[in-house]
Amino acid sequence: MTAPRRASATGGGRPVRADALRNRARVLEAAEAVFAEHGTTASTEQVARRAGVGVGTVFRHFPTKEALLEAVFVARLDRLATEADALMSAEDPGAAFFGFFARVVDHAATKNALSAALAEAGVDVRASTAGTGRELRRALGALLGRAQEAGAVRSDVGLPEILTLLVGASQAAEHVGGDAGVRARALAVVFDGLRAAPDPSP
Amino acid sequence: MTAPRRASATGGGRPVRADALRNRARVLEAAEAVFAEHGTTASTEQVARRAGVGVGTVFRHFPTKEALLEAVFVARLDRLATEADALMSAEDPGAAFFGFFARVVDHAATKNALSAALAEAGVDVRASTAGTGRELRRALGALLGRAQEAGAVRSDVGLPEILTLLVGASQAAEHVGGDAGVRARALAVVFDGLRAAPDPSP
DNA sequence: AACGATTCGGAGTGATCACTCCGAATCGGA
DNA sequence: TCCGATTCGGAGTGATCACTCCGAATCGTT
Repeated sequence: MTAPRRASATGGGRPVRADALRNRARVLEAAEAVFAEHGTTASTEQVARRAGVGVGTVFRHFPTKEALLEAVFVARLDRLATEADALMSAEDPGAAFFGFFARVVDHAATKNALSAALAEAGVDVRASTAGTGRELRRALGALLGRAQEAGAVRSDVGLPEILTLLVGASQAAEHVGGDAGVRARALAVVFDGLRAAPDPSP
Repeated sequence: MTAPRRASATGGGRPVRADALRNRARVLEAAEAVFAEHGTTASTEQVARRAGVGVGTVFRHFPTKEALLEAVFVARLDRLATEADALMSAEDPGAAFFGFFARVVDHAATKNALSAALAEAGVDVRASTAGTGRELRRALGALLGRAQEAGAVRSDVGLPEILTLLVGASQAAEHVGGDAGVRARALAVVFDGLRAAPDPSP
């Protein structure tokens, strides 16, 4: 899930130096902070400065800005997936599901690149199995299933619909952002829709 | 709503040349097409080429790329406002409101910069009165009010919440995009939430 | 301690972009 | 038709960005 201890998959690779590992972690942390604060258009040099490192070091570990962005996205989504997994043992499946949903949206309102990461994860839904955010989709799907079994969420929506709603809510929170009250009321509308009976009128 | 016939507000300005007016319109049209196709990161030169015009001409009419973007946004939002106004005379206020909402989202799924324009319009909600998208907010508010009077939309949501939902739905449609069925079902959830009773359980 | 391998740092490179400037082309009133 | 005013066109400018390259610094092993 984190950094490789040996370079090649052949097994006979050389051990990675300690400073290299440390710097890789620093760069990743700095990249998360910088992209959260200034958006994905922030320059690689900004990331390097924040990490206390030269640009060459950044590109050594992440050969492309796109690769760096993807690493940041994966880290965030995996962290969210871990949170979702922790909620699987909660008493109230409905509260667990809706609470997680709301938490993601709240985070998106303050962290700049989160909705982009979610969007990328959402895109992969249509494509196929693998790709960024697979863990999050699995964990969210489990939360959803449990909530549906408990009757807290209507049974005629699937994971793709939930992901679309989550991406939309997160992006709205990130770009409209400002008023937390408005955001909460808009989210309540979506939640009511998710609790509603499977469509009374065509 | 469109181009000024005279340059200054003093009233004694000189008339604008015909070719200047024609080129301004061409540039705006080209900008709309290019930004819809390639997003707001498309270069000014691309716009100029599409308009069959030099870059100098683009900058003559829109002194900044931001100004050009804003002009495109205003044009789109005003067009949407006109559509909304036309729906004010529809028989079924609920169908008019939901139909307009769905139409905006559908457009956002194919046109690239629309959700950005909507987001900018939504941002102004918190700020104050004037700004981009004022007309759209007025028209959408009227549609909403009529739908609420008819009992088609719950009475405890206001225009800010509706705008937030519209921005979120549009951005989700633009960025997740792909599957129209998923999009329709996710939108149906939001609509059910808007029809729901004003919150049965806290 | 000493040495070879690995990693670091950051000036340098080439590409791109928004924007400027001015001679050439065009317009429209006389 | 003629002429002054206005607009056009697009090469040029400066800034910024992703990415490269290589001498210097650091690591880990013997």
